[in-house]
Amino acid sequence: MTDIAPVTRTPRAATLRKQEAILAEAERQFARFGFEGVSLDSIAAALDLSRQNLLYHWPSKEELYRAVLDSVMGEWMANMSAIAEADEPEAAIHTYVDVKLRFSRERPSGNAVFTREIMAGAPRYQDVLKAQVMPLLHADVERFERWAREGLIRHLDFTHLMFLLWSSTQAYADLGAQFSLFMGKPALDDEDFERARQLITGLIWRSLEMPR
Amino acid sequence: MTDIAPVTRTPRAATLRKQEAILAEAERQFARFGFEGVSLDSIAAALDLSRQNLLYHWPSKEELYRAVLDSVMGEWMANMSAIAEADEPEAAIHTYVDVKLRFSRERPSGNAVFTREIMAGAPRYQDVLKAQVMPLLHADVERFERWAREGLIRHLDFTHLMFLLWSSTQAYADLGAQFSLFMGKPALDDEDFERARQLITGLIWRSLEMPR
Amino acid sequence: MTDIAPVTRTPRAATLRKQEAILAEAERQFARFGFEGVSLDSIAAALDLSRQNLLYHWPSKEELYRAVLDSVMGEWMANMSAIAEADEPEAAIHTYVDVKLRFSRERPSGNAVFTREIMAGAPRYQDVLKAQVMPLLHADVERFERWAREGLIRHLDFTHLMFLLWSSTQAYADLGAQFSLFMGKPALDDEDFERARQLITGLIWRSLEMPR
Amino acid sequence: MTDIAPVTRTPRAATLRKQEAILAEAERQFARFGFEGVSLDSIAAALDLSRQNLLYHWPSKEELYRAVLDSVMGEWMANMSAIAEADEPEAAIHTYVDVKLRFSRERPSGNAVFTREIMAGAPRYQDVLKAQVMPLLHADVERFERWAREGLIRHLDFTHLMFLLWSSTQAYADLGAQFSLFMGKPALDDEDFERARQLITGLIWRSLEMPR
DNA sequence: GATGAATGAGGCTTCATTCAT
DNA sequence: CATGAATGAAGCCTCATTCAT
Repeated sequence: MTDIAPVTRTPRAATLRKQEAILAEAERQFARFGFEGVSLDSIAAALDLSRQNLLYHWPSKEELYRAVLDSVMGEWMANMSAIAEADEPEAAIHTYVDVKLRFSRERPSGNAVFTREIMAGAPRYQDVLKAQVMPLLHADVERFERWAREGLIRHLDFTHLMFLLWSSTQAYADLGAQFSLFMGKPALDDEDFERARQLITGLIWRSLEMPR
Repeated sequence: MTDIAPVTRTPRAATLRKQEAILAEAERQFARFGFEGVSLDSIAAALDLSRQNLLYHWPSKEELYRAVLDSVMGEWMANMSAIAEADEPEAAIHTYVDVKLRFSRERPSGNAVFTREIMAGAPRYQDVLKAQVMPLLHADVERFERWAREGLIRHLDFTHLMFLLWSSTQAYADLGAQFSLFMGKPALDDEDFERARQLITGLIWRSLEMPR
Repeated sequence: MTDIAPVTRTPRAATLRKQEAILAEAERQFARFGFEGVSLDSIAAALDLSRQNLLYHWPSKEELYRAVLDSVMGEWMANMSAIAEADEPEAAIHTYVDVKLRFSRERPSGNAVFTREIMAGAPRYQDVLKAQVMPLLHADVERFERWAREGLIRHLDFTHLMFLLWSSTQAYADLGAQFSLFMGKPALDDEDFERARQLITGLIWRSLEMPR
Repeated sequence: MTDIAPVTRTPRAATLRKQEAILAEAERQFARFGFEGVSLDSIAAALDLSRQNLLYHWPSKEELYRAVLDSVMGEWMANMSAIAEADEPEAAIHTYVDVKLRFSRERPSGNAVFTREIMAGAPRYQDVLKAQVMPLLHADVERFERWAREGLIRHLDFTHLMFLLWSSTQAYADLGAQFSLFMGKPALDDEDFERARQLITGLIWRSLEMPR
């Protein structure tokens, strides 16, 4: 049996594919060099497009940048919703670390764009951050506190635990290049992520679990 | 009777003070906006200097940038040497977290300039990073491994432990603005850092200490 | 029984109406911002059309611009011919002022496009101006001079009289916005034009009429 | 006796002369083509300067444009103050026409820049127009009305008389090129202005003077 | 008729740097 | 030491126009 390929691709489809390619390249570059460090020319050149062609698809550099963040945000929120469903602390920690590390592994650039934006004081994405990310984090802290009150886990400073959880997992995206350099590898591999997962989960859970 | 002139400061001294002011402002701005996001004009304006005056003290923007990193690096190495002296694991962890967090508290901008440089793949400071920071880190990992072999601590993946230690502490510099926003404060205060210290130290030590 | 379809308009008619709408909007914008100050986009946007659609009807921006001038010119010449028929000086002055002011009132934008073109040295309409407008003006001056020779009016410098007649009447189109601002009104109304008519006609005729 | 030329010109002086040259050229071009119709490049090229050198002296195109208007305004206000001193109607009319025409003759470009700005709805000079020009005009109308009440002149609609006075005199600047074309001359000369002066003054005064 | 896509040209502005004083 | 003047390079963006559908 053979695949029946669609005979003709509508122009739409080609355009969509192109826009995704642009978003991907933009994400890669913004991740490394930040908003100001990237020129539309360098994105266009990497894709063999003209600079104006980029601006045909987005009205401005800033719009393109926000589109990148929107795209990252979209995938991010989809993943994070999985966490909210965990209804038991140990599973929650595992899921959390797992999801965050997987995101770092699969979309390191997306992660880094976010980190850079936040480091700059979120001059271009404040609104979304406040409206979408912060509430989620607050809910997480709440949940841990409830579990602590219910005696399911020991009481820690869950706010700072969250900070640690976030920063330590996303470092594998943002600082991945230097981590691998440090380990003398060309890039982080599955094993590294697995070790990171075990270490972080282990560390946290050992401090959270109730003494028997 | 003669006027008692105020002890005149040699031009040298005034110049030095000025250069320090420039370095400080440059550090602040590079931290937020990255190398490309900062213009010499904006640094000069913040100090009420002329753009050319800046370039009188450093031959180019890149030199100024490296001078900032050098200055951060200097203080950093001074602090870190204290750690190397700790000859006992629990003290080492405490000192490590302590020193790193204090640095995050006292020189958040310096920290952030570093993080940005590393995220970009260290295009302007690779040499120093490789020659000075990496060896230090390797030595640290070595030390923990020795302690583990000597049965003083449990065996963990010390490389990744280092990653966690670094990322979780320096987040209080790089992401401080968003952390405080999350907690509804204008800025991080002593108490926040104390809590962070306790949480991180506690977490790590509980996983490291040998079961009695 | 069959559906009684609404009398379908031929494509022609719809097209014509559209072209007129385009011309009208172009006239309005060229009047305020001049040839270079207007983009095809801004005209298209005001009409809820695509930029390319405009260029479907005219081959280029300049052609559209000339079409606007042609349209203005057409109406203009139609009006002006009425004047030529006046065969008596007092009626001529009245008609002249009347027609010019009515044009300023009814098609202020058209007037302004002309003025702008002339102020720029008529780079895009020189040919028509020389071939059509100038001869008409010359004829007018001629006519007044004939009447003066015939003793029907006093002798003035009719060339400059024409300049005054033109400039003072068309100011009510070109500078209308500032005139109404000066008078504290949202726009010039019928009364203003009536007063202008009386003043200008009065002024001129008082100087032209023979002493009894 | 010989002129003692200053031995060295301070850089200041050269700079000032240069800025004046820029202003003059900008005025000339803005007069013909309007704000949008002029590029900094074309101004710079006419003066054999680089585009960036222009922007060294003014921070932006708009600032340069406003500087032109400021300069025109300055000379204008200086001239107009002479008028306010006339304390007798006939002299006032003479002075008014005289001053306005002289301005049209001596600074036609400056005049035209103003006219263009006004035709566009004064998007870049509204504030100054409202604050400085309008009050002056109102005062003039007031004065004529007082003279009429005092029986020194006949009563006309002085607002519209002002409109006529302004538009008819400044036409010799704005439309000068076409006027001379109409008369078959390369340019307007002294005689033309003299004739204009006599016609306009004559026309107005004949309608204003009291019957004996 | 109409529109999505693309592009070359040109415009304004920022910026690092140089030079002369 | 410091600054006024100048400039080349590069960046973002607008715009008219073309092409294919």
